[in-house]
Amino acid sequence: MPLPQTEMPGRLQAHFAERGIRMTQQRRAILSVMETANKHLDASRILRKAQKIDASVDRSTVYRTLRLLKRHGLIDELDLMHIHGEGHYYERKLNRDHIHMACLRCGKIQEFVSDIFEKLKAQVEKDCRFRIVVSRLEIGGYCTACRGSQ
Amino acid sequence: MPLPQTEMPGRLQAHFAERGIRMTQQRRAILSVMETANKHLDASRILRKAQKIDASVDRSTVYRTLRLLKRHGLIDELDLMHIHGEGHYYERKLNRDHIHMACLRCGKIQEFVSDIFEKLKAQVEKDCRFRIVVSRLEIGGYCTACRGSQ
DNA sequence: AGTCTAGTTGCAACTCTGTCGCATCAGGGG
DNA sequence: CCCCTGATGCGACAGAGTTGCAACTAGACT
Repeated sequence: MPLPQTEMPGRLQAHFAERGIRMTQQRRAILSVMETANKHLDASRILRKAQKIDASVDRSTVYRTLRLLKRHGLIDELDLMHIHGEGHYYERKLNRDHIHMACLRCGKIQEFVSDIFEKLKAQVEKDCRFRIVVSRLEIGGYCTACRGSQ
Repeated sequence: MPLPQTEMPGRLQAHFAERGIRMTQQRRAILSVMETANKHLDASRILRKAQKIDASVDRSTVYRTLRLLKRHGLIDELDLMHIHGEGHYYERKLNRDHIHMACLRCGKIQEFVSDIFEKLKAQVEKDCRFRIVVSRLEIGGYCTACRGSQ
């Protein structure tokens, strides 16, 4: 029975190879989900999507793999202001950090890249003599559409 | 038996009175804990401290009161990069938002106030036409002391 | 290709955080 | 001082995430 290995190697898999991290069926499935995600996924959604690729994937393997990815700085963990429950959301770390804005009314998530954010981080590194590894700016409020009707 | 009502009215209690929110024994205890906290407390620590003032305070009352305070914008909810577990930390909302920096090595939490942060929020409000209600900037990394030995 | 071993997995049980329904209780306006 | 509405304690529950362990497997070395 042929297994679906159609996905291109991808950044995450390449990182794993570079760093000599063992690649497994299950990790391949989870990484592929993370690679191709077009919105913010929580652990249970990642599990469901990964199980469509490899039905044997277990909940705990998802958590273990997410922890691994986080430790290697390959994904960011988000709360999205806990608009939907207490869990976390994950996304591939991209070149530039971005701000997440969550609408408290409609729940929509917007992203925003800003030079001022970069300047702010530079200020923290300099003024506080603090080496930044990961940063997360989340904003809750009302988006353009919901502002009128609020 | 005289109950400990020694604490001064305090900001939070004043806010409750202004807005006509009913004041109870238990809420008085919890508010007093929040008023006098000198570091970030999580729900279970708030419970324990509140029970020292009024032993009848229940876990669910703490959660309900924290939710109430949050809804009224009187406290901020923090994750502190989940350095210690998955729960949340709470602090009185002060005049100015501040950044929280968590050291991934020693766990120390630093705070930082920055004009650039204010400028960044202004930019988001203007450029994204987004009405900010609450914002949270958390940074994980290495503090001055731990940077050397890392 | 075959062997070996350290690293990985599935499973089930568990912890921890937070929520809820409901009967009872009490704050504070009259 | 009474009363009503909202708040509380309690216990049960839900969901997120972790862990111990036996079984399995990726991939390095023959």
